[in-house]
Amino acid sequence: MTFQNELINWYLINKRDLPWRHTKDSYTIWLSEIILQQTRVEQGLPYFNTFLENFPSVSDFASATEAQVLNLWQGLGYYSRGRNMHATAQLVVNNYNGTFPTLHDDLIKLKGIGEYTAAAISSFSSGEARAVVDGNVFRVLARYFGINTAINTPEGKKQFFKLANELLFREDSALYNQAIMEFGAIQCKPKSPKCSICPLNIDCFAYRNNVVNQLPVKLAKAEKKNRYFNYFILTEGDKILVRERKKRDIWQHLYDFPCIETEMLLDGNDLDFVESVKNIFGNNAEITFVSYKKHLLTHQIINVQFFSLKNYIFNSSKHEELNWVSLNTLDELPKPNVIRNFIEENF
DNA sequence: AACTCGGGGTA
DNA sequence: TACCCAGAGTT
Repeated sequence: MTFQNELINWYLINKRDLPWRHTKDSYTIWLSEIILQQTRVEQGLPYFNTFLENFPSVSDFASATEAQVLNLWQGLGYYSRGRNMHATAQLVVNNYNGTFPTLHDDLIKLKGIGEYTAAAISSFSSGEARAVVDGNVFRVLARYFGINTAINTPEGKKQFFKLANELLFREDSALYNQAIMEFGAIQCKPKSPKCSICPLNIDCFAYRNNVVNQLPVKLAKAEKKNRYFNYFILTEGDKILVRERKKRDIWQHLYDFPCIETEMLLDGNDLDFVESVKNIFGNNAEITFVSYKKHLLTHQIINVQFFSLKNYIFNSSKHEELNWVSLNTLDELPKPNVIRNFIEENF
């Protein structure tokens, strides 16, 4: 049997029942595909349901504010996905009369939609013959065909993309694309793949040559950098001082607290640190250490310290990114998880 | 072509 | 701890 037929047979028996597989509506499929970028199905599923419930159509999505969208996106990470979705929803309403595109060449022009997502939406919604190449596909092809070109290089991407499109089962691209991704996700897994019970193991290069755990090849990435965020908790009655993150950095357009970033981990008594705090919050400011948290991201290690501040003097007109909000309002603002957890534990 | 963008599951 | 996840945008 061919590689393609083996995959499809395996899929028809072993597939999970996932809501976005019951529709050909390109808007619904778009929602699922953006949410699932670099995100496990189990993690994205509740977000998919929430978004579909809040925004049943693309015009509902377009009518929302960006803050509403980011609020629903809280905790899912890669927040530019939410912002790009909002912009794309508005563009679809304005330029496509509210009908979400289904063709690859239209989709690829939209914000947040790259080669993978354009192939996925077009094949799932209109049956267009475009092969998806995601992390699952890289792994399945590298192992089965014994390809040791690094997948995170331009040559690797080109080679895998070419092979994927040659292999595509054009009579039903949607079925084949679903099959190869599902196979990678639950059978040909990154760690502990179920090779001994795999229906494709007879012709699998990696299995026959005992190199399953050496494929796919990926070039080492840059070392994680440590960063040190020192947050200050200022309260005034039932108000608290928050900062909107406007710069191009992590958590753009989310909210946290006034912050001094330092080059290393400092304690609240460090002289230079106290000096810079008093420069902003007045000479009488009293700094009290509250808690420390190590927050791990893919490319950074954020060392977060929280300090409470008393006897401060603060001129808000000098800091337009800082604003007093009530605790109720704070609940409704989109925040990174480390901030949300701190509020949960302290307020 | 290299960096940057989160958060969580897995072994 | 290290790796990976239905990748995309920027420089």
